[in-house]
Amino acid sequence: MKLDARKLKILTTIVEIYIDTGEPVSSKVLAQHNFRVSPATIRNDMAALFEMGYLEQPHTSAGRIPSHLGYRIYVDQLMHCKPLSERERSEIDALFNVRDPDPDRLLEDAAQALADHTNCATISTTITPKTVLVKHIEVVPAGAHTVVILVIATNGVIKNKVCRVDFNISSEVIEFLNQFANGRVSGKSVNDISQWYINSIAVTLGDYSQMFTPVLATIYELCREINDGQFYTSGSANLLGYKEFGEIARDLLLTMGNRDQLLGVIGSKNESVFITIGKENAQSELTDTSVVVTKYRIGAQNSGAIGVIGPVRMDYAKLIPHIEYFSQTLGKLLAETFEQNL
Amino acid sequence: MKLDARKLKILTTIVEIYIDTGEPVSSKVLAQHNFRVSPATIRNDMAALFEMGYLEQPHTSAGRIPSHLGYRIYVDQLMHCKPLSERERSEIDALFNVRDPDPDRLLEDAAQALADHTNCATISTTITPKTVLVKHIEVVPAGAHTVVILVIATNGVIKNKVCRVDFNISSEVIEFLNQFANGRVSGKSVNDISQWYINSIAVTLGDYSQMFTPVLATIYELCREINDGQFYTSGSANLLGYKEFGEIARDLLLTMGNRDQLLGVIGSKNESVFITIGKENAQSELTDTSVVVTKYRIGAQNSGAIGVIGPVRMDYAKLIPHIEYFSQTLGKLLAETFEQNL
DNA sequence: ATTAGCACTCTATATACTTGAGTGCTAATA
DNA sequence: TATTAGCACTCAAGTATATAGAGTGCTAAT
Repeated sequence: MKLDARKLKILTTIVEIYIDTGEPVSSKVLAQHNFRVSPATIRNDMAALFEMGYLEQPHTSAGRIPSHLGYRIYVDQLMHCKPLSERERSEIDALFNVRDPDPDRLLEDAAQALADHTNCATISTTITPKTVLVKHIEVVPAGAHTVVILVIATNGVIKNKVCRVDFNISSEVIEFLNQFANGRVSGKSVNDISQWYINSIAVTLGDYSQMFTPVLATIYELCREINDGQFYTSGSANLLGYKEFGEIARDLLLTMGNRDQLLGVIGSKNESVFITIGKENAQSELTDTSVVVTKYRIGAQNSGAIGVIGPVRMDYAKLIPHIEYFSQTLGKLLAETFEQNL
Repeated sequence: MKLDARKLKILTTIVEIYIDTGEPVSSKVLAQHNFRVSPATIRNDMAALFEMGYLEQPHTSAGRIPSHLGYRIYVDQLMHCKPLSERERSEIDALFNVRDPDPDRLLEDAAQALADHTNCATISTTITPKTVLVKHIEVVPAGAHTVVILVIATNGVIKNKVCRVDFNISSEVIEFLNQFANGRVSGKSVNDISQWYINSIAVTLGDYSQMFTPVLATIYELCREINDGQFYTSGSANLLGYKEFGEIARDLLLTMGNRDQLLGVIGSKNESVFITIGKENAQSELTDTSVVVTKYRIGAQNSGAIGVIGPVRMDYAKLIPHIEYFSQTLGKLLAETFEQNL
């Protein structure tokens, strides 16, 4: 059995109507969509598409709905992406048009805006490539026995942490710590700042090594955190709006709260837009959802990912241009702010 | 009609059984809970309690459930709080037993842990009293045209922000900015750092005022953010587990995502534990939920609030000691770390 | 004041019946 | 050979009815 043009058009139309209405599509409804043939003919084609596994039937006397495989064909071969309207584009631009973009906040805002635009749940992360370096460390006195340590990385991420110390906080000690920390740690890849490396520089402090241990430990922790990346989710509650999630909504929301699981979802694929549909998902909680992920880039490097989780019946043709534009804008913005300053 | 001892015991028992099972309680079931009287007698009392508005009846041939007023009497007069078990207590202690508590993280962790412990949704905030001062400001060079500004407040909150500038970043300029910022801003209440105040110190810079405007603006923004306080929610998905929320679950989750609305919920009351039950809530979205809020203190000052949102049928007797302990622990911990360093 | 007894009410469940949407197949048609 | 009209068949969803059982409210007896 060959997939002739009409069968493909029928499949396309079924997918699009079903995405729109959520109701099984009947031969009669299809016949009204400028096919020049009768419902009976369409039924024959539908039966063929069913045979081939592209359609499913909720029950004998219902219309047909796309199988996950059907969506796959649609997404890979049949779909025409709907380009963003000028208005949508400028809405997104306006959103990111802030004076001093803070990468953390930007990422969080992006997750939220994308959730609003797509009515799905979103995830955004930074991935920290080996080429992200510690740019600067600053030790700031904050109390009689507390200092705040600030680490700035070349990908624009900035983190601080409080550290309690035993020594007397004189300006000489602070000066020394700043010199020492920047001398030994700045310029290195955040990924290289291992426990082992910290120990190795601690010993060079001789008698003072004990005293400064908490400071070095805090620097280590900050580098780890930067290396582990940021992670935001947004719009989980949107998923409650889809009737297909009635029963499993709770599991889904719990999954959305589980960072480790979601990191697995964002995964390691490298296409510019990576789509997993329903059963294609490895995680059993997500076999009724589709996931669309893009990596965004700062300059030439993969820098992070932004993804959407929603019902299998999601509007791929609209969503994909959206997420691509978000991803591009995000990458461009971060690059503008930070790359020039490396 | 008087509320004699037996009626009170009946009300108490109904509330407790209903909290436990979620099913209307019948006279027969009650009779098995060591009342020495027959179901008929209990029925008479139940009818009286119903007259007085403490009980409701889902339909004629069902048992009784507590009215919101019934819960109120229970909470105010009848309930015996269940003290925390040694195990629960040490679990919570362990959770907060971290080396260098970062107030932000602590608050977030507390919200999450409380959500896990109570199986409800939680909110935690900082309230910034007028007595919170800017303790220290540090301007750190971060690139050819970017500086990072770090503000440390006396309540332990630390915030940083990137700021793009036009001038050449020499060590002299940085030195000057640090001196200037700390001279004019440190020691002031974060609440007093208004747009107006920033303008007033900017003019004292004369010709340089234009140049340093972004820096001052960023300091202003950071102070505003500290003054506005932190805000975390956790465990919204827990609410999906309660059958009474079937229909309205979605609205509820959306409310949980609305910061402004929740700030209203946390409200301004001043008791150590403040409870609103069902219809007592001003917000119409929450008339089927109960809210339990405590303020925690750093030393003598109110410093923030931590609250629980759950079904009206929540286990108040267990929950209240929990939230109190959380609140105390949080306050003590934050006080330990920071008050000594004022 | 308490209680046994009993009629009454209302929900929940099961069963059967009806309707209509939609298919699958067959035989006729172009 | 591809298309189509016609029609029997299937199944979900809605409606009506009967039944069982939980629980109450009331009355009269203790």
